[in-house]
Amino acid sequence: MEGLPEFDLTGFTPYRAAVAAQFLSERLAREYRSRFGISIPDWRVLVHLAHSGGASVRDIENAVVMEKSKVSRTASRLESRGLIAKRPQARDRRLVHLTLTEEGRALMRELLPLAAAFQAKLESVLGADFESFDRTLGRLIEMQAGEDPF
Amino acid sequence: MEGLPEFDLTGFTPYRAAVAAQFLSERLAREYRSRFGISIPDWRVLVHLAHSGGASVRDIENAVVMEKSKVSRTASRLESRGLIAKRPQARDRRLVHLTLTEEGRALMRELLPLAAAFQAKLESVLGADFESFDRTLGRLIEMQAGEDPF
DNA sequence: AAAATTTCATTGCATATGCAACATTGCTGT
DNA sequence: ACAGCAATGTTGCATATGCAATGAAATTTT
Repeated sequence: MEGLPEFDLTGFTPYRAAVAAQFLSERLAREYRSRFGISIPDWRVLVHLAHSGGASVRDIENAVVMEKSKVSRTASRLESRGLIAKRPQARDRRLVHLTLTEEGRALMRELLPLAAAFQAKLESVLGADFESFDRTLGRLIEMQAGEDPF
Repeated sequence: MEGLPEFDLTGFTPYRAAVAAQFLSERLAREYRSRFGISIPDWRVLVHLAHSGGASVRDIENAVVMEKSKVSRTASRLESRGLIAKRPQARDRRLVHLTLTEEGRALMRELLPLAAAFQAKLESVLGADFESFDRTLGRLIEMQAGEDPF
């Protein structure tokens, strides 16, 4: 009647990774969404700007793994909220240079310690497993960019 | 001028997990999207039905971590494609019993081996890291349901 | 230097998503 | 048995998303 191979989604690594990642993201996003009205795309763009000091849409697309249209719209939203500034660039006028405003920096001075604390807590909870977990994540991320064994 | 804490998204575990999970999902989804027109929500519902033999929307919502409206719409789509059947239940007429059609089972006889091969390949590529990686995923998944240390 | 090609960012559009209503049915307690 | 409450699935609606097309500017080719 059945004739189907036995297969349990619960043990399937892509599924497990998706659920685990969703848990981590949502757990964190809950904080900065409810307290600061910041979504995950917002967060990624803001962090990259905090880290780099300034970047183009394309830079961010490459750095934080987001579609360029998503970056573009996120940037517009953040600009209209006064958190970042968009400035056409003199040298190459196709580029739009994005930077945090002072208000944006003030926000990040609150957000970044929160994220650092989350990371520390996570590492402490995972304990001995963390190092290997993190290393494996790194291997998977590299596969995305470089050679893909599948 | 800056006065911002140093923070690199690239080393942030929630971000890394999201990118790694996205890679795995997309890598796999590429196959069954292009070859069978199946999305990830489709896939999750189909797998659960293949595994359980039949389930309600609520069952699936709980089993595969999807919003019930998403499950509902996915089920409608799959029904209109002839891959699953929706049947009101006699005992509790709020429930809708979902099962694979013969066509759906035929599809799963192709898809499931493909997924099993992907899993095997992944385990082989990750080698010694796999066990610890999988265990850590399990710990994170449990946190979602049970006690949350954050 | 003109034309063709490439790069960058934005926008239009169709679809997907999450959340909150909603209608229906079942269950609980009195 | 009946009123109130809970559970189930669907739908409406506002927003988010991905992809392709576009416009504008730079680069490369001839």
